[in-house]
Amino acid sequence: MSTLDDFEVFYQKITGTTSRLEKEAILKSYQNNETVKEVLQFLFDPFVVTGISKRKLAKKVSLICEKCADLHELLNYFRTHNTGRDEDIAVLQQFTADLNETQTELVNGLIKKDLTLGANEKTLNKVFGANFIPAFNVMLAEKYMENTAFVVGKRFIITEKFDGVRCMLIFNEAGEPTFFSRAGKSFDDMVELSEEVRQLNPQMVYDGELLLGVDKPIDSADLYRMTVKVTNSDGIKKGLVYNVFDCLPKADLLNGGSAIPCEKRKTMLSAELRKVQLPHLKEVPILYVGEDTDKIDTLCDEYTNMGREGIMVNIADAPYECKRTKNLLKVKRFNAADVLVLDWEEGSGANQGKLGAVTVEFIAPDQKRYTCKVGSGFEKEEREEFFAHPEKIVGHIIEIGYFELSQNQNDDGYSLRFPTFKCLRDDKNEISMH
DNA sequence: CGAAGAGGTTGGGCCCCACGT
DNA sequence: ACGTGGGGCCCAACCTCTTCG
Repeated sequence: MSTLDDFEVFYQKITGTTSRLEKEAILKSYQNNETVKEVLQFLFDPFVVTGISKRKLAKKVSLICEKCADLHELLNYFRTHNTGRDEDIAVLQQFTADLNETQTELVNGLIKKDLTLGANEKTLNKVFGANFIPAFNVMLAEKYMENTAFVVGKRFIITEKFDGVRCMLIFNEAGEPTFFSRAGKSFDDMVELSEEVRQLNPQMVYDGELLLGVDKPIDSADLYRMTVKVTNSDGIKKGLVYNVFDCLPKADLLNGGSAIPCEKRKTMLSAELRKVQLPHLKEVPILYVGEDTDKIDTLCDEYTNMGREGIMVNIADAPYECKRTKNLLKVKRFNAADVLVLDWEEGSGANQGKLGAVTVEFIAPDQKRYTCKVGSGFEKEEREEFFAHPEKIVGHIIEIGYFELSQNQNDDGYSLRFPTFKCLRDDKNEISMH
């Protein structure tokens, strides 16, 4: 049986049930099948990229190229040829040329890396062992507005929420520092910070936010864009300030978290950072410690009005957990607007044959009209309804939520950051940004 | 029966790469 | 040499379904 046939059988089994426990049992039955496991590692390893997605797949190329003998060979080809050249597209199209429709879809899904099984990294690692798929998880916040009761009667710590790039600092055995993104990719050539952090305890790991250092106050949306520009580009990275808000022993992180209470971790962090006093290494200041929940609203307003993203609430006696948790809450204000729907488009994957997103028109501060897309916030029934009857949304006013107006460096107008659908507003007939 | 966990959609904006002019 | 479009990754928000407690 070929690798592909083998994988197809597996795929039919795993997608043949919606039960997660059954999926786990199916995976378990494949624990000695190295062929299928290798395909799964290709599919789910976030460090494997192929340079091929929907558009490239559809591109017409007519190149003579070598033909991969089997799926194993094809996957290995894309492990090293991953920049999306026409030649690489040809290799894929050549491979699927004599396959039936089902197998073609499977292979395309693998190379696009968007094949869904109803099971991914977490379930695979649960069954095959923690290191089967490399995973990197930092502590993430839930929304305060949906968990206000959780805080009542608890001691908590408030800090500012920085709108930058999340970064975890880890030292290897040799004491060399590496800076990791939230998804586990490394930020390389951080020349200034790499030097400064050598003053820190290499047995600890540090969690914080990178923000470009600036002389004068700057609009926070602009600062965010300037920061991402530096962190996401190749080459020497300078001018970044590491705003550290947490730390824990490296040994704890490797075990999935730290039982040391948040308040104690912050005290340790503060003591250490005050000792070293370095230009690009800053402690995130504590704004309040106590049980007064009124402080959450007043401080959030205060920081929002200063043009900042919002605030964070840490439960004081809570551990460091490598997952999204209510022990860390984010508080930020969203805006609402009534906007005009101009157009719509079909979704993909689970949303195939349903509404994917709508294009809406809104009014910017310059009183001109701009468009952006809104695709989050629709319920399944709404996606089905609007797909079947687009006239029920196109040409209508809808209410949306958004975080802020955004601009790009080409300055070609405005857009909206984090736009989400709220509801139809057939009681209105005008665009309004409230 | 509600909370938690896991999976899978969707957005803007930036950089890098490949390709066409 | 330069512009453009696609993919990948930074920021996410939010919905659906299953299992746990």
